[in-house]
Amino acid sequence: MPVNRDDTPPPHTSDTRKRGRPRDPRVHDAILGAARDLLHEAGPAAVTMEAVAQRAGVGKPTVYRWWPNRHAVAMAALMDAGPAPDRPRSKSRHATARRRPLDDLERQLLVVADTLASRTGRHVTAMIAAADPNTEVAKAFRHHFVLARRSEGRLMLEQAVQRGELRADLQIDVALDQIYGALFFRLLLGHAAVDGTFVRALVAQALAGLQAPRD
Amino acid sequence: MPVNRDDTPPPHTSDTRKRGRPRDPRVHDAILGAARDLLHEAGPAAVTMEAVAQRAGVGKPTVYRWWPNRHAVAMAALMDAGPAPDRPRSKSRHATARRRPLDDLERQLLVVADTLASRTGRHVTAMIAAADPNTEVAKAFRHHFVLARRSEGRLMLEQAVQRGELRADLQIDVALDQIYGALFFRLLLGHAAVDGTFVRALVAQALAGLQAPRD
Amino acid sequence: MPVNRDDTPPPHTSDTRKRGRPRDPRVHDAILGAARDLLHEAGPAAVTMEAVAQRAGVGKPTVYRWWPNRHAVAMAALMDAGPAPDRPRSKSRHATARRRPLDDLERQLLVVADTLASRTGRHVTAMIAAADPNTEVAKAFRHHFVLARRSEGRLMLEQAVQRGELRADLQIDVALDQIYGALFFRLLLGHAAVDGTFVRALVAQALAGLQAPRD
Amino acid sequence: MPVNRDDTPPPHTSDTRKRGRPRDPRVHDAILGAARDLLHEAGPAAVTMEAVAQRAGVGKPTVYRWWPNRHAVAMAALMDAGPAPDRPRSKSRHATARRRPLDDLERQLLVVADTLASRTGRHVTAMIAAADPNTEVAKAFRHHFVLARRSEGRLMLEQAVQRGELRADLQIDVALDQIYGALFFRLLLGHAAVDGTFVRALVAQALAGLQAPRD
DNA sequence: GGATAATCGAGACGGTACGTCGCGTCTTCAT
DNA sequence: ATGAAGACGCGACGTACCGTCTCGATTATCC
Repeated sequence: MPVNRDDTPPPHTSDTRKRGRPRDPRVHDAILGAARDLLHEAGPAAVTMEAVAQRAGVGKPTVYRWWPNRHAVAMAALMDAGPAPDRPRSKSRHATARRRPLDDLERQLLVVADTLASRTGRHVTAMIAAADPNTEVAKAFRHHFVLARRSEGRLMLEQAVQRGELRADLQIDVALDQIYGALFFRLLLGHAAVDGTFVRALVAQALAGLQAPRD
Repeated sequence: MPVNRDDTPPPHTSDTRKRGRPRDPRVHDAILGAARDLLHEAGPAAVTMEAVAQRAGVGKPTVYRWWPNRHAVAMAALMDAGPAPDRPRSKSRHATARRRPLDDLERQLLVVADTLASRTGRHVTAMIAAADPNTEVAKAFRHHFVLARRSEGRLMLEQAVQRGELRADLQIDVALDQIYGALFFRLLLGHAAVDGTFVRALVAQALAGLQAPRD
Repeated sequence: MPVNRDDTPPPHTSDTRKRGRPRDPRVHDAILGAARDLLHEAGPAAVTMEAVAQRAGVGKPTVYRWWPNRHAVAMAALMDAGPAPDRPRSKSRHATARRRPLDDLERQLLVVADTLASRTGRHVTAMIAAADPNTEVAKAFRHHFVLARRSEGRLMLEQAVQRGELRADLQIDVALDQIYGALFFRLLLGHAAVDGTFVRALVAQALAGLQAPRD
Repeated sequence: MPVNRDDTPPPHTSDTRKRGRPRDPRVHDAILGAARDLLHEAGPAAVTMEAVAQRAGVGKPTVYRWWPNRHAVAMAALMDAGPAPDRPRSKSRHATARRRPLDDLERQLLVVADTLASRTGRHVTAMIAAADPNTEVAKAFRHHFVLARRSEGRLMLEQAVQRGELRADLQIDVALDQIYGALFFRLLLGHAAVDGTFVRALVAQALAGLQAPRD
């Protein structure tokens, strides 16, 4: 399930095209496959260029031709592997008497939590935190795994505001960070579980606010 | 401003105590000093055992005698360097007409945000992510820089609940992650600023809740 | 004056041959050259992998790629440096009224003695003693510097026996050790000089025997 | 069976004598014992100061107080262990019809060969060849294990000359090296066995000479 | 009998070298 | 032109011993 084969690394593919041996597409896959395997067999530290190349049955320079360094390969492998939490096609949108606000957001969060709580999830957060934040790959990676989800969330919040379910003066960016940040925080610090119970409590409490009701 | 010299690295302190040449405290300081310097001159990647040893004017094995690897040294250096956001002694604020609930929490968060937004802050998060999370040093580090602040926050929340400012059925752990997590999230993803405005909006919105008022 | 470039280090020459970048012969030479220099500037103890690598302008791993340890490098350097006492081509001495038996052996011994009495000679014996005697390199080394000479000697003795100059029931191996051993013994124990006088006396006395003539 | 406890290391024992704690004789023995054990458990390379000290239950400085380095300790251990080939008390000297000349020398050589052919023997030769030849310890060691035997041999040769068994113009030093050197040579190079057969052939052939009898 | 002094166990310390791993570049041959 | 193979310079890793040092604890003799 490769995500975007064409734009991933378009380095020299510029103009002339078609001279000499055409590149072998299987090479690309073999490399990412090897990286992926190494990743969840022994963690991000094991994704060395040397190991990847050998495992993929590929020369080191070939790997370097397409990715600039180990981080890039690992990230590409992760992004290639699964297209992030599968976008929750909110089918329940149809007609039901709407239960709670942000019902859809909660559903998305459950999926995200599930993904991130896996072994792969640990790797994702670790790599986000460890990589040089200014790299293109890093940006793409962050966007792919987190900010894209957050953008979907923004949409949901905006709609909910329009529906009058959320307060009109809502600071959406802050709200999003309240919610998605809580997930990440637990994941990174590891001080508590990231599960369904937590997600539901999180949404509920964010909605209701901490403050005591004024009765 | 060393924090707690006694418990920093209690490595082989087993039983007999006081046999052989006592360790030279200047060595300890020189090592951490060198690590600290390297850290904010060139980032965590520059905290090499070799560089640390040379800069501290110390043999490599001496460094290894007290810390198991580069991560541990870097973490110790950071922990030793600054005592984390100085605990805001908010007790003197007693009698004034109390303004908003969680006023004290907000003040603490401002300090934390300030610390973490600095260059050092980036290092802290990067190191949390990079180190093996199950190590003792890593646990100590996480606790020192994050969880300790979170614990202080828990105290404030509990008091606020008792004062009736916050709802009685509050899920404190969730609330804490909502707030501290948001800070970390921005820091890690870098999609928006971590400043006073953000902190104030965060506390306010967490308190009030996202939901539209019912009236 | 490299002796035999081909067989010097035949390490992984297994099967496929000729894949990948061929090794740079200059590297090989630079390493042995550096080792040789270090050797007779400061003795065998100075032939450190680190020093060799640095002096050769080469990475340490490159040295290890071709030789397993410091002994091997030093030995290779020595073997590469001088082709051992140049084999005395004694064939041209054919028709002259032959003087004494073992005249040719004596000539060879003089050269050997000369070589071994030099600084290099001390190194040779020291290295023979220091290296693990079962290693391939060690065997090659011993053969190159000592046993090869002894083999040449064996040839001479056999011919002398055939010419009737030496007793027919001669135990050649014992005889060889009597002679070459005496050289080495002096070299190793250092209790007396290893010079021309000694060599001549040695050959003469071995020939004549210690026993008082019977007549 | 310690050899010479008193003169082994008389370092500061100069004048004042007897102030402070007297040295513990058991320490001395423990150190040499440990060294000896290490030596024939794992060879000379295993006789490190650290290992010796620990095994002897002794502080490193204590070892250094009495011996300057690892070589010295190893040699001392070896010399302390056995007093070299027990001097063959030539009891057969009495009245028997004298068999062969150098009968007594042969007997001594058999003992020497036996000793040196053992594992310990290998160590002895290796250490002789490896040690810095100019050191006092090295000289003592060489003398103890080899030159002392050679001196005994000289005595026998001189007596044999006087008895008219050996030629009057014998170059005794050369003769000695012919014989003892052959032993050492085999030991060091390892190209042939050092056993009784060899020793007997050696003595016989040295006596008779290589030369064909003039009929 | 208390001062003095050397010995001893322990182990910290500055070093040097070890042998290994991975990086990212380069060179060669085969396709 | 691509790709597999792998040599290469480099830098850091973590370990083993070196030989020196500084401790506290003994264990004697000397005053």
